[in-house]
Parts: sequence; C-alpha cells; structure tokens
Amino acid sequence: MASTIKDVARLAGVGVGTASRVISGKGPVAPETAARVQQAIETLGFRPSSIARALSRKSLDMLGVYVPQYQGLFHGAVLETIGRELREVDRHMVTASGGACGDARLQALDGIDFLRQRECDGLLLMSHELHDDDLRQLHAQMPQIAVLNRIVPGLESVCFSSDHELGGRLAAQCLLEAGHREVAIISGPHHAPDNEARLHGFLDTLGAAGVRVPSERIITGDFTPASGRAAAEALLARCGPAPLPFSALFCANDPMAIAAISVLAAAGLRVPEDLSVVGYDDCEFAAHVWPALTTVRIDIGAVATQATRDLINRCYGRDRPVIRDVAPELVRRQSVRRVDAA
Amino acid sequence: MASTIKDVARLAGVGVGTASRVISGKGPVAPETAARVQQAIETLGFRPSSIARALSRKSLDMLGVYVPQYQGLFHGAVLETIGRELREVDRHMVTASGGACGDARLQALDGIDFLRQRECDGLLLMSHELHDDDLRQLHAQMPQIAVLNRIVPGLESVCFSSDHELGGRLAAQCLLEAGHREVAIISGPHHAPDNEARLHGFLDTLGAAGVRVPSERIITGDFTPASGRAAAEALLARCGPAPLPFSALFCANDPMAIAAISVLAAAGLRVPEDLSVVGYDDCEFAAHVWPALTTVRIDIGAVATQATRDLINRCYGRDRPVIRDVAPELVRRQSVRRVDAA
DNA sequence: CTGAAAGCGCTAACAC
DNA sequence: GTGTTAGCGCTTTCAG
Repeated sequence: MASTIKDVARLAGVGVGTASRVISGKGPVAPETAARVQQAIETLGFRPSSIARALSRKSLDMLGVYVPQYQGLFHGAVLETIGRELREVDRHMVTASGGACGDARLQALDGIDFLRQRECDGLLLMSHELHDDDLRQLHAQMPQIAVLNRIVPGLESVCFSSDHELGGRLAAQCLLEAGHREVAIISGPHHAPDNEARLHGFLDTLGAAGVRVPSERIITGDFTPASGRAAAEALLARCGPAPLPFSALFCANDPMAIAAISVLAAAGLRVPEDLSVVGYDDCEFAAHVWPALTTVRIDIGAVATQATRDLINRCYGRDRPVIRDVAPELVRRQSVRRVDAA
Repeated sequence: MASTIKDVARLAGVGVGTASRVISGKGPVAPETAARVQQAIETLGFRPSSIARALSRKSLDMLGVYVPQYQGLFHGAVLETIGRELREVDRHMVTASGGACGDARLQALDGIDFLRQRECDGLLLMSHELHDDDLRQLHAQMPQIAVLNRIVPGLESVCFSSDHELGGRLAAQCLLEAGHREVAIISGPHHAPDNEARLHGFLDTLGAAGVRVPSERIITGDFTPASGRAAAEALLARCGPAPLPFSALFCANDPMAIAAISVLAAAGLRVPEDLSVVGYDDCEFAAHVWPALTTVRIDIGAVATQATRDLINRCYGRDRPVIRDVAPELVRRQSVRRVDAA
C-alpha cells in the first residue's frame, strides 16, 4: 500500500498539519522541520493522493472538454492546445466525445453530462450540433464554460471563435480577384454555425460583386473527406461532364476540398487549369497535396488557447493573458488560377 | 451548494446507508423505501460526488492514456476507440501528451508520471520514444499497463500491436508482383519499433527476391507530411531528375506518402505512370487523394480496442472479449502500376 | 511555527 | 431491510 501523509508525519516526527504544509508549500514551516519532512517523503516515496486532496479542497483541478470526435485534423489541434495550456498551470483535462451512433445533439448533451458527473471545474465545449438554447441553459446552471468555434447570442463573453464570416469573404475576394464569376460550393452541415457564417460571408461578398450562385451548385457535405468525394461526384453528375459551367469551387473545409480534387482529377479535370479550388482551415495536409491548396487559414489552436486561458482565469482566479481576436487569413498556394474575363 | 447524500437521506427520512444503497443500486432495499429515496434525489437534483466515492472506494474509475500527440490521423483513432470502450463500462480516461519541446522520451516519462499522480487505475501507453527498459521498469512498479503498437520483449502479455513486419512484407510483395526491382524508401524514425519492424519485413522480402535497396535510396522522415515532403525532395536531389533510377517508392506511413507524391507531381513525375507508391496505415485520406493510395491497412482502432479491453479486464475484474490478432492487410488502389520486366 | 481535530461526501461493515 | 458509525487521505481552522 502506498504511504500516506500520516506515515510521513510520523516518520518525520511532526503532526500531519505540518506535513501538509510542507507538501503543499503553503503556510509557515521552519526550514529545519521542512527538511525532516522532505526527507521522510523521499524515503517513503510518498505521493499525495490527489483524490483526498480534491475532496477536501473541492476541486480535482481539471477541466472537461467535449469534442464531437477525436479524429480528424481539426479537433486534434484543439485538444493538443488545451492540454498544453492546462499543464502549464498544473491542471488537466478529461475529454468526452460523441458516441458511435444516435443523434449528435443528444450525444453532445450526454457527453457534457458525463463530464459534469466527473466534477470538472469548468467545461470547454466544441459542438455545432448543440442548439444555442442548449448552451444558454447549460450556462445558466454552470457558468464555468467556454464555447469554441461559434458565437452564441447572449453568451458572447464565453464564446471564442475566429471570424468565419470574414473567412468566407476572404475566400470570395480571392476568387473574384482572379476573375471568377461562376462558382460552385461544397458546404458543411447547414446547422453548423461556423459553416453558415462562412457561407454567408462568401455569398454576400460574391453577391456584392453581382455574382450569384445557383442553388444546384451548392452541395452539402459533413466536413469529412468521404462527404467531399460524394459532393464532388454529385456536382459532376448534376453539371454534366466537362466543360463545367463554373470555373471555381469553394469548399467549407480542406479535407472535403482534397477529396473533391481527387474526384475531379479522376474525371480528367485539372486543378487549377480547369477549375480553381479554395479550401478552408489550412489543415496540415493543405500545403502537402498536389496542387497545394489555396485556403483560408483558421488558427483553431489560437482560438483554443484563448478559450482555455479565459476559462482558467475564471476557474482558478488566474490572470493569464488572453488575446481576443484571431483573424482568418487567406493563404495563396496553387489551386487558384486567374481566369480571363469573358 | 450542491446537495449531498445526507440531504437526500434526511429528506427521504432514511439513513445515509440506505440512501447509498439505492444510489449505487447494490444492497437490499425495500422497493417502497427506494422510491422515497429516488424521489428525494429528484427533487434535490442530487448528483453523487465522484470524488468522495473515489476516496472511499479507492478508485476514480479512470484509466490514463499517453499519446505523443493528439494531432494526426493515427492517434485520434486510438483515443476515439479507447474513449468509447471505456464509456461502455462507465469508466473514463485522462490523457497526457508530449509537451511542446525537449527530449521526446523525457516528455513521455513525464506524461506518464503526470498520469500516475492522477491515480489512474491503469495506463494505456503509446510511444515509440520510450526504451524497452523504461517500459519494463514501469511495469515492475505498476503492472496495470497496456502498451500499444509495439512488442516489448518480456512484456508480451501487455503489448498490443499489429504485425508490422508482416505489413512490410505485404508492401514488398505488392511491389514485387508488379514487377518492380528498383525501389526507394521513405522511412519513419529508426528508433520507432513499429517502423523498424515494417522496414525489416519489407527489406527482407525484397532481399529474398534478390532485390537490394541501396542505402542512398532510404531517407528518414518522422511520419509527418512535412517530413515526407523533405524526404522526397532529398530523394530527388540525390537521384537526379527524371528518369529516376527506381520505379517504386515505399513510405512508412500515408501522410508522408501523400506529401511525397505532391513533390513528385511538382517535379513533373506522375504516379503511378512514372513511379509507383505504396503507403502504410490506410489513413482516412488514403482513399481520397489522387491517385488513391495503395497502402497497407493497419487497423489501429482494433488494436486499441483489444488493449483497452484487456486492461479493463485486469483493472476491473471484467471479462470483455478480446481478440488478439489484428492482421495488416494490403489495400490495392491506384498508386501502384505493373512495370515490364527489364 | 506547530499539533490536534474537525470536516470533505461517500462506502462498507456492523449491529439491530 | 435499515440505521449507525468508522474510516478513506488530505486541508484547514484554531489553539497553543
């Protein structure tokens, strides 16, 4: 059996109170006494029980984080960042993700409940399946939350996101500047607030330039490569074989863009010669596929950093610096090509 | 303040023991009494404190998992699986990953220590940076561990891995059958046991067919796309421009293969027309790039499943079914092409 | 500066 | 069946 603080106290010939003080490093202890306790700790190989400490201090020193899934480039970056930020302040995280099947919203609710049962000090939430109301309701019961990648009306102070509408505008501008006026879109899920924002920014900017996107050229995917493939196939089926009636394609994330390009290539269409493609996110692969993807960079890691720090500040009375705005940025690579005005 | 079991007991007019029994569902309770307690729980919105329970039962019902990083396709799948398996038995996981900088082995050791401090009931470990001895030593102190993706001599019973040597052989056979006799390799890190196993299987199979791979055609990467790109560039620089002195390239994982192909494409080399490429892992993108990657499928999720179940069985006296062998499998797609015997 | 003692909320004996 | 009680290992008053 592992030794306890009592053993340490006994061995050092002091009371448990004193032992506790030197272990936690807070409270006055005579240097000489401290040394004796330290000694006892070493010889016993004592490790304080975080559980007992938690019970008495009423905190496990941990934050819960919900992500719909661990897979994929996007969420990994988020977890990575959160974990790092937390360890810097000697806290940790428990994670929950959506289960295998069933309604995604229910899964999220369930995952959040799971985390609350675990008595997290706060929650970091990433989900586009949850309704605004779900989040507002949760916040009412548990104010220690931070919402990632979406802005919930009424909860602005705990929401952290890049400006996806601006991101959409950037993509549109890039295409417009290159002379494109006939475009198609592979969208993300329509209930995803971030997707809607970028789509809105994109369409609005296009519209301001007098460009309309007919609805049959907008296909909905779910952010996975497989859905990107299906969407591209649908687009091809719908718009007939080459020559395509559009010269540019905007995809709501890079994985779908990459998959779409592979479908296009299989159909004999070259990017960017026959079709320009703009992705979104700037995932790790964007720079490493052929052609390298022109995309809108979303620094989701930076967003996660701010959210985490803010939550740390609120939960632990810290004062970590948090920079609020993380601007999306267009990164030009090879998948967009200038086209002659007709 | 949240209500406690005492409040519930008082409201229901029973002793805490009884309340505890109905909450945990174990121990005899009269149905009528149980109903009263249940009622009290509802009206109070009572949630048992997992911390207090943990202190008294000496278990947080959680397993620790160490992965070098969250990012990337590979580790995400592992976490996904572990999380799911755990929730099925109402347990959860804490995760730790390597920090930003410094010696990767030290980071892993540090992460493991972090997990142990959190009093996990057991540890799932994924790291190719750790020495065999590190793991053996840890196991001596804490037998509740499971090691993923490598087989440590002396620790076979707690190690779970696909047969990477066989995986390497599969890749070699595929190339040999297609008539290739001049090959190049982009390897993973040489201290990674899984990489070494697949390389060994690959080279050995080639060797048995009388094919040798000159050392200047073996470049070492670190499994990231960026390293795959660098490796491919080095290969090109080393072996001059087209025509290449080799007709096939084996990459130790798919992300490096994808990046390598993009470099090749940029240099005007077509896959598979000018060069055949075989990847490894069958990551999510393998089927969705152009050309679709012929690769060796490693079902890392299945490996994680077995490991997790086995650890659950050991830690919680369960008896979940665990199937031991997960065989690698060649999946033929478009990146390999038959070549005429010279 | 230090020791004693009272919890933290729950579980598990143990009597009734 | 049910109530009482003694811990689990630590933190935190509170005297001394």
